[in-house]
Amino acid sequence: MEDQAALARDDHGQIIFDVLAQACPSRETMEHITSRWGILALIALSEGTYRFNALRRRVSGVSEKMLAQTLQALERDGMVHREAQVTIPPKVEYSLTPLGREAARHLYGLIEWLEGEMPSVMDARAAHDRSRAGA
Amino acid sequence: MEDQAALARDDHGQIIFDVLAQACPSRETMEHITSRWGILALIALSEGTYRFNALRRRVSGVSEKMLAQTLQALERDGMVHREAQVTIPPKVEYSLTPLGREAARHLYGLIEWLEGEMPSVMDARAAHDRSRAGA
DNA sequence: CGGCATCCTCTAGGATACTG
DNA sequence: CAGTATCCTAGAGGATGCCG
Repeated sequence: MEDQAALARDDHGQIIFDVLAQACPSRETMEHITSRWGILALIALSEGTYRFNALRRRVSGVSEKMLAQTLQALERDGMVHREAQVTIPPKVEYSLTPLGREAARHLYGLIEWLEGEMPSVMDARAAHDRSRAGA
Repeated sequence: MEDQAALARDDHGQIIFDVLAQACPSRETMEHITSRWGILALIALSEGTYRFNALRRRVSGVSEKMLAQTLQALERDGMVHREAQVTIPPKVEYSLTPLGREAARHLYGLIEWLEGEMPSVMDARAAHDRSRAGA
């Protein structure tokens, strides 16, 4: 297994080792963008600018609290831009920063691939469940 | 906002809409592979075959329970191949299926990009915290 | 409208002990 | 070694109410 670790470093560089170590600072950001609502917020915002409640309607199933929380984390990480007009009623617009657009692009590729492979996934599940039932 | 949704569909096709809807069957698989331990297990296994405890040591911080649970979900989704020898002591080897290798490749791209952008993220955080403190 | 704050629930996830 | 089963806690996440 030492060989495998060494091989991995040769193939891919240092990155793999970093991520698998727990003190890695990127784990936190990674979890922000790959969290349940983080992914969906980024994908939704890749469509364009949204106001808070419009975004909430777009990302179906998200609660007010979780959306606010998610957006704050993404804003702090520099993925989301928040533009607030202090009027009555208030108007707050959310959009992606260049960094956020890159993140969304990566996530988009993953989703697109997965959607295409879902038939394979469903087949694998059926086969798996069948062999379990048969045993 | 209707225009934005329509625009998104034109640009990217049906996929965005599917994912943002909650009944979407791919959300579940998506969460398996982008979950905290799902990502790390896939990345680790992209290095090669691992036995259970070796994998657990490789993915630092994962508990026995969560690793077993994660691997079962990924196996059922057809991402991970499990090869068990019924000997004493038992020997179980885990590796990626072609599907799993593709998933790992996408995740790897995301991680690699994020690692490279971490300085920007840290800067954004510092700026954000500073403006909050100043206000 | 866009939020905090509060309360409550439920599950992800860790620790421990046991089994084949 | 590779799990399963049990117990328990911490945090995710929803519902509600209030404020600028």
